[in-house]
Amino acid sequence: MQEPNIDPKFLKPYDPKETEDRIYKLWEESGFFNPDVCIEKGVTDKNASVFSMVLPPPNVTGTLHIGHASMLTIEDIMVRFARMQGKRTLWLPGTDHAAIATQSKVEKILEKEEGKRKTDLGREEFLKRVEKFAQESHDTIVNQSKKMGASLDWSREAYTLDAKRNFAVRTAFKKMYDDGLIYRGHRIVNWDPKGQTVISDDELVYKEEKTKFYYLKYGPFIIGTARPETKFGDKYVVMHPEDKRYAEYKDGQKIDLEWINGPITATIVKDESIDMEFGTGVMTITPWHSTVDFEIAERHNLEKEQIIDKYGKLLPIAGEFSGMKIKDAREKIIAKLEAKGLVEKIDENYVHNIATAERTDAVVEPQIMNQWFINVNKQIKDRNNKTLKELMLEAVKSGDVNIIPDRFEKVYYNWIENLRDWCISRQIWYGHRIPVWYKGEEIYCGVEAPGGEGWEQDSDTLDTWFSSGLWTFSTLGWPDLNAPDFKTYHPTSMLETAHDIIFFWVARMILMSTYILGEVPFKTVYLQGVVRDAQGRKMSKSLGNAMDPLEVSAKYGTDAVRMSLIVGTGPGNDTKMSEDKIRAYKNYANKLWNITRFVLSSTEFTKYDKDFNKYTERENALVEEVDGLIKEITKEMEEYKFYLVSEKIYQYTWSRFADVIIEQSKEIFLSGTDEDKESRAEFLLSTLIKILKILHPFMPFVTEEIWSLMPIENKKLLIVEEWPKV
RNA sequence: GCGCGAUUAGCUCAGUUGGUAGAGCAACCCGUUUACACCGGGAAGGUCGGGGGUUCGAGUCCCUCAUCGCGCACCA
Repeated sequence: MQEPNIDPKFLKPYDPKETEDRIYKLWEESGFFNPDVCIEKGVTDKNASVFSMVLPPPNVTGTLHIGHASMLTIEDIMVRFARMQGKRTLWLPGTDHAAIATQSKVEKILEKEEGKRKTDLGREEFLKRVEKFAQESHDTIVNQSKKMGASLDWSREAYTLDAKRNFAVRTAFKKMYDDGLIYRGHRIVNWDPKGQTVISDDELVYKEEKTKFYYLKYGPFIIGTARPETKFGDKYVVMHPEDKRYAEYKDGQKIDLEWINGPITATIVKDESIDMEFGTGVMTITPWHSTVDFEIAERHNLEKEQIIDKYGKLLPIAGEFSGMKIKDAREKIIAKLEAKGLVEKIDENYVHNIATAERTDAVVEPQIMNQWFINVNKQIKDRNNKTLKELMLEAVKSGDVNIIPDRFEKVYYNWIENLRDWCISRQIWYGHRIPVWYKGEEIYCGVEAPGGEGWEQDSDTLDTWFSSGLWTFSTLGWPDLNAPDFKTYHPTSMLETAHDIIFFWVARMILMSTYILGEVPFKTVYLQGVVRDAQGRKMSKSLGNAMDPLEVSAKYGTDAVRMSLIVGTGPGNDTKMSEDKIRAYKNYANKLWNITRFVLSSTEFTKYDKDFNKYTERENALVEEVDGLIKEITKEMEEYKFYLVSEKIYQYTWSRFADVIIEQSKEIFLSGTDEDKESRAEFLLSTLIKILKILHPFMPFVTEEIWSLMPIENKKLLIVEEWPKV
């Protein structure tokens, strides 16, 4: 064969480094990430069906990890596929201010680098620091997303804390306030003594802890406790009404007894929530510092007393122990009780779960506080008297929201059943300020500050998930119901995210959208798994096994990283990553490169003719084979089975097209008839084109680069080429 | 306590509606004037966690047990 007259690039292995930035720039300049441009330039029909999706906004707490890379890849595949199918396709980017996460990150840096606390700077100055940090993180994240090849419409980029989103938040808050769904109340909440803020039930992380369990003499009873330091105020002793052992004691009966700091009068309370099997079947309650105790106290209208302050120290009610940290006080209290002969027994090996704060790791102390809540059990007039809980349940039960894989529907229902009112106020500085103002006894809630003198705004900010909950529509122009984007793209088609934020985010979006708009936020939820290392461990900085997506991408090429994140990864299942796997797909990119080189050099005598119809019987059979595969693949793409498609197209190109068909072609081009040669050449060219198109959503860079070197007249960029029809 | 997932080749994992078990990496043999050594050809490797059932036929469906992992609730 003569020296081929093809692009000299093909004489060297495929070089992702040289290619990727250039190709991404080409896409950006084309404007095809923006559906409006696609319509303007005539590659998308104005009335085409819509595919819309918001990017789960990454937290501006640093850089993207491999999990984000996996998210970007899966979503980019969905988007590129939809775009190639001719759909009006919008993928909307943004970042999340992540309130408490970002604030605590900056606090840590401030402490480490300057030895200062946020109070040393003051609210305004500290917020400037946070904003600077957030901006830097944002820039890194955007840059990383582009490196991953994400075809996001950057012209529509949003931030959960920018002015537009803040307006949406205030509007939503006001609506909920007016409907009585948002209320302020003294209720038991999760207090993080380290972060000095309240957190929601979902921000708790339970950890097993081995501790001592004390059996104490409480008058005629033996009570068990792991937390003697909360017992100072215990003046109610509770038992089950049907417990025969304690039948002689009547509800409301008073008993004088000797306790930690002297004689007290205790009151008998009978309550059915008591587990007769546990311990002695008798307990004293501390309503201020225990959710269950609080609920008992509410039922029986009992007094509640605070024992522990906001810093985890004992209050004057503890007498001589006042001012001590609870951990230090515990042993000393027990020593005193022992001296008084009130300790019956100590179990040394008691295991219980302690609640810690997700962000600060501190042991959470339940406290009764005045906070803002969303009532999930109040009937809503405008929504057929349904409650938020019911709305959330119905959205999924009705099939309006379809969760993939469907086993997560059960998890979702289970969460809703156990859902309590959502505490939305936070005592942190970074976030959306609560749009409520006070003047003496007066209270005002509004989208804008009230007129007149002397009004002071609530100092608390909102849980970050409040603004995230609005994300599908706050990004599309809402509260303006006539905003073109809102009308065109909502409800969104797809929400793709990791399964660990199904409650935090997915559920809250359904809550907000069904309540505020009366429609679901998205039609399909695709939940992906966690990315793990080759040993199956969760990737984390502390384990030192975190894989930097940019680092491996620089080493093996982004396309290889993308493929390795997709192949063999079904929805909801965790992904295991190893460099070996990535290397395999780097080789694949190069294989594709060399296939192209062979096809182009051996078909120079012909021209690609998309209407070619003079295939011999042999090529007709091959066309039928490949079209059958494409049919299968297209169906699987529509079912989001990317793990199957990627594997199949890989197998076909390498084992079938390269190893068999190309090998066979050498003989045909050497000694076949002109008819044979033409038929084969057309087959090779047209099939390579099909392969490039199918592969494009998975490996966008190498396919677009090869596409640019193909001898096709009047071609568009591959990103907006049509998906092969069979 | 309630629920979910996993268990397939040495390792990491696929296997869509039940129809002769697949890939990557590793290991073995052969091959470089060949589109590609980031390669090709060949061979090897699995009683699909155990047991039971349904079926003409089960990795796949049902029951049960075991081990590992996860979620939720409780935790006086």
